[in-house]
Amino acid sequence: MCSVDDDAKPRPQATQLEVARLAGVSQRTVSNVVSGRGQVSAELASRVREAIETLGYVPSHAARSLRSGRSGVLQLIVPELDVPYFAELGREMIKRASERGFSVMVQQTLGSDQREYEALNGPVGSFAEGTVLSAVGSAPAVWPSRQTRAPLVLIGETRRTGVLDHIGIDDSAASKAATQHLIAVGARRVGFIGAHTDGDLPMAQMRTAGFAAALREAGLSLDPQLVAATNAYHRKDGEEAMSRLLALERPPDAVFCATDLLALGALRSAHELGISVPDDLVVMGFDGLEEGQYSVPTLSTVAPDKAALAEMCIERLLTRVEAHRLGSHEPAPEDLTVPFSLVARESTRRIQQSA
Amino acid sequence: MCSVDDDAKPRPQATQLEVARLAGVSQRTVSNVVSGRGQVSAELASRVREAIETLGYVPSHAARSLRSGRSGVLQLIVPELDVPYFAELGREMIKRASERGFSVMVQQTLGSDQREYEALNGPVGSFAEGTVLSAVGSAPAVWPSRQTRAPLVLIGETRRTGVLDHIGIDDSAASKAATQHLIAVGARRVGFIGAHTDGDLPMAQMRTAGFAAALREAGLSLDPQLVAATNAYHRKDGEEAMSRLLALERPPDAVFCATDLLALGALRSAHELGISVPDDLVVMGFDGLEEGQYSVPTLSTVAPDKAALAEMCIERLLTRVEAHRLGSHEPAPEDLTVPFSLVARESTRRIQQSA
DNA sequence: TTGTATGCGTTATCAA
DNA sequence: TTGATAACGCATACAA
Repeated sequence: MCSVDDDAKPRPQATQLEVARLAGVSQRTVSNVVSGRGQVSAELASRVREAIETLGYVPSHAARSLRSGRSGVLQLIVPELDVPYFAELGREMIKRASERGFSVMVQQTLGSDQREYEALNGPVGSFAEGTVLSAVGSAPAVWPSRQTRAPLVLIGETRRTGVLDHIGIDDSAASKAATQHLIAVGARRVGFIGAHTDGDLPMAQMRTAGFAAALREAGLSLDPQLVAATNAYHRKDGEEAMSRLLALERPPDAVFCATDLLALGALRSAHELGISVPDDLVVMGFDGLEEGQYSVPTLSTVAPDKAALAEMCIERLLTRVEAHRLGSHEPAPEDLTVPFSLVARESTRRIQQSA
Repeated sequence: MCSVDDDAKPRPQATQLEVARLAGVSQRTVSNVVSGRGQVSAELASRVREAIETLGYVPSHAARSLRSGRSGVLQLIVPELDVPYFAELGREMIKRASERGFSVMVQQTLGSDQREYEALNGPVGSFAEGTVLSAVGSAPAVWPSRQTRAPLVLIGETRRTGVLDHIGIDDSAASKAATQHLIAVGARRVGFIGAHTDGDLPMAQMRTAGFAAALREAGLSLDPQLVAATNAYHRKDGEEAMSRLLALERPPDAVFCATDLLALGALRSAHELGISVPDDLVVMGFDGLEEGQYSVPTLSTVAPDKAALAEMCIERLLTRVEAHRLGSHEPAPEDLTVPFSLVARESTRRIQQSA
């Protein structure tokens, strides 16, 4: 009658109370052993550990975080995870977070303001102890009643709000440096890929501005025909934009692309049209993707220090989380700048000046 | 005396009880309104909603999941998020999961068995209602006391366990098809990049096996010199391996790479050594990365249907989660196969047979 | 050093 | 329809 019911419903996770009973101690003691906080005699501790083992006890994350107010979870919100820039960033963020004992929920907005809003203000958003947001737009969705919520750090090319932490590189300066590099290698007719079709994408604005500034300072004219707008910032968009530029009566001798992905698409387009990079045309990207080290030709780029960015984000966020938690005074919002480097590769090898 | 203390500690999140008081109803009613479950008169409902609004109430995820046993969180464990294959997969998974009301925690093992174990068996692992694991090794770390835990779906080239769901493509068949394609375009001396240095990486074994089978069936010999082992599967590894193959006295006229990343590195290496792909050498990858559509030359590849894979994973996982939750009988573990397609691009344009 | 008791914010059972 | 009330599993103030 008493068969081994190996197919019984698995009993729900063991609790501290059950462990306590098995070990013949109070639940309090089990809690102490598990969290390693209070003092427990070696004797009892080992009995408890044994009971934990046999019962396969695992602490309930939900109960723990309800009780303690800490979830050990951070939230990372990005537009698209498969855009290499965000994937590389995600890697670093998760790595840093886990080093400090946090797990990371990754949310994808896919360009939707509503999804961004929900991720930020929904239950899981407040479950997270802090959020790193790579905002798409001008981030007005962020605003509502942010004060009372968990800490938030903005990254990327969001307009600075003055009331939220923001960490990123100096986009205008970086774009300017990139453009100056193009000019330095001999470009005279410099184009730009990645102005935004709809106008007010901060990232596009800042990069366009840096580009324009460099031309102005070099005394070069900015031919509006050479500024190609795109809807998005993927390889495909770069490819299309480049083919448009190369179809012009007077095509550019250099192109600065707002992202590496655009540049990679542009390289492909040039190749298909029989234009040699860098001999006929030099090309520069922005993002420092690993992919650009292996393209043919390899891609010159502006490389934000992503590791430093991730490090600073997590650092800043956790500082704020700690303050938030203790109820102590949180630091004033800051605008932190991450260094970038200009990486010159094959795609911008010096243009031979024709006599 | 009674100054506006706009710098007071933000009161901790409002609770249902506070909302109830403000609306002059019981907390139960608030709960009903929030969850949309029980019946509430329109009158009260709107009063409650107003109170929620003014108080900025957001449900406590922790309390909710403690009480209900549901967290609404899925876990995705991958080796490295910045490997495009996993990034693309991650994108699809998160998309599918969020369509079904779940958020996704992304864990990175960075190749460490221990991290894999911890993600799986730690508190956050059991907090998640289900896990999708792309295991690195033979996944023995997975095993301990898995029975009582949350549902788990294995993806990728793990050895089938017979007791866990596994979803993936038929790796051997896919590799065989790829190799056959190389032979079909005229290859006679076919090499392989991506055998694993340490031997027993299931993915490497299966792909090597498919490769070998194709050669055997075609009556071609497999020159062991042409099988290049790598430690990892990144562009760099492919580049190094290819340069070794090309340094051989009798280099291959075709190379099948175990991943697209290896292949992309290999393309780069060939370019640097002045070997033309596909004229001197045809190259085939595996993964169907978007990057391969833009490389020079574009990369032929075996493309698993990642969208279908993600869809099936989430589908299967949620079915199991539901069963697990209801305590009903869970379906028997299955081995589900996702279709793949062979994508022929420039890197395998037909080899001109020399007389 | 260990045990007892309370409450975190919900949901859900039971009455009203 | 709505209101009290009891868990969910854990951490901690307090007592022993």
